[in-house]
Amino acid sequence: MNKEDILQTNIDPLLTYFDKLIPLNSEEKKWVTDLFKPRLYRKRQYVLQEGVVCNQFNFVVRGCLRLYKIDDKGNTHIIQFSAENLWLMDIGSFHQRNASALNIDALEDTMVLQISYDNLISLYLKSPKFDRIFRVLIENSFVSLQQRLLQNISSTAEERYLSFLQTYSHLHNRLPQTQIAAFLGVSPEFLSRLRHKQAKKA
Amino acid sequence: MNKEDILQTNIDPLLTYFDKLIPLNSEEKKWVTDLFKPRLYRKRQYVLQEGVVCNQFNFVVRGCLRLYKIDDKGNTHIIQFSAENLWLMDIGSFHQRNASALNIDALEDTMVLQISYDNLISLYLKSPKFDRIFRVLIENSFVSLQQRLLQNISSTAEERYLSFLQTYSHLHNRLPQTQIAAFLGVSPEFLSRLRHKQAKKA
DNA sequence: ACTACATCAAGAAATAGGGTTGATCCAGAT
DNA sequence: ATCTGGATCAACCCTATTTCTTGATGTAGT
Repeated sequence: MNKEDILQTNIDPLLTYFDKLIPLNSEEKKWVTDLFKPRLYRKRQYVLQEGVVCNQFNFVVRGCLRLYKIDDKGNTHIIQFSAENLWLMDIGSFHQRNASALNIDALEDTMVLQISYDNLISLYLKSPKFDRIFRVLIENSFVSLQQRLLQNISSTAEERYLSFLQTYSHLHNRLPQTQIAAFLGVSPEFLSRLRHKQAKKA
Repeated sequence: MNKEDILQTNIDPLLTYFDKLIPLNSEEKKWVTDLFKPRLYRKRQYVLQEGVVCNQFNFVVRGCLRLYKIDDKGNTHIIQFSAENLWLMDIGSFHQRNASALNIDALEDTMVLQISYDNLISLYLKSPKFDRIFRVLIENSFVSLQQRLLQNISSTAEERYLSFLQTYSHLHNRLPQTQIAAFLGVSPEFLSRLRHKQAKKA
């Protein structure tokens, strides 16, 4: 994909996404078009850095972001990946307006459509339909998160890996295994050995 | 140079730079130390993106930045490189507070000391010495720019390349030729051929 | 003592970035 | 009309970086 393509990104994927949840009229579409701004993040670029307030609600049009925490020992723990048509932000920091303890950065060159806190509030004021849309959207994310938590507390690394393969089969071929390891919560070496074991089985 | 080293950068190069223009007293040095913030940009990371207001005046401590415009056809035209002890910003956007049409990004991992618009204004108010320093600094940049323009309108690509070699001999071994080509305004292939020709001559 | 992991070091393999070359084309100057 | 100063496209090569694997060794909990 060349730079032109990535810069020409329009708002369509987002409108389509909303339309699938709740159909929008043309006025509402115009508001969305005006208030969401496209932005390109390059691979490794920070979208949100620990210590600052998360001020943007991000919709990924193309590419892939990760939300993660760096612990005291310097290890990275990935909370969430977001690729095409998914959302990503630190929702706590965003709504409580306090400094985030999390980081977001780009694993690939990534085009997002982002809306600022103030503009999102103004969107809610324009029509309650957006309250509903964003409620549903957050509910969906919540469900995924809950499943992931359940996986994590109840499964061995191997089981978590197999589950990841099912749930994120599209990302599996796309992300470096170091990132998948940081998502599963194992060392890259151990993931490599799990894969080796799986390959022998098949 | 590893990440730790680059993060330990202190304010000295900037104070030295100012001192050479106009000696600063210790109070003034303290202001500078307080108002300029170090920041690391990783290779390929944006420092300024088209469409946003340039809000930082950047002094490069280590690394190299480029200021460039992407035209309608998607071609990149490099206006300026800035390596150690040079400044870079979109000065029009910075002072008029309007959206920039230009981009700045890092060609190497780059440590800058940057001062925000508001803080620069407050620095000017603290002492007129800073007005003078920044006047001189801009004048110097202006002269370079004028020379470059003159080169551009009056010379063939080969002449521009030779002139680049003289003026930026330190950057010549450091930057990819694609970047030099974008600076000279020729295709990378053509630059490659120019170099081939030069090599045969010598 | 066995399982389920971590850590460190060394290499191998894969990919991306950068450079060169040939072929072909085109616009303006002569 | 053709020569010069370029552009564009495709193919290929080289090298550096990133990613993956493997072996050796260690450790906490059952």
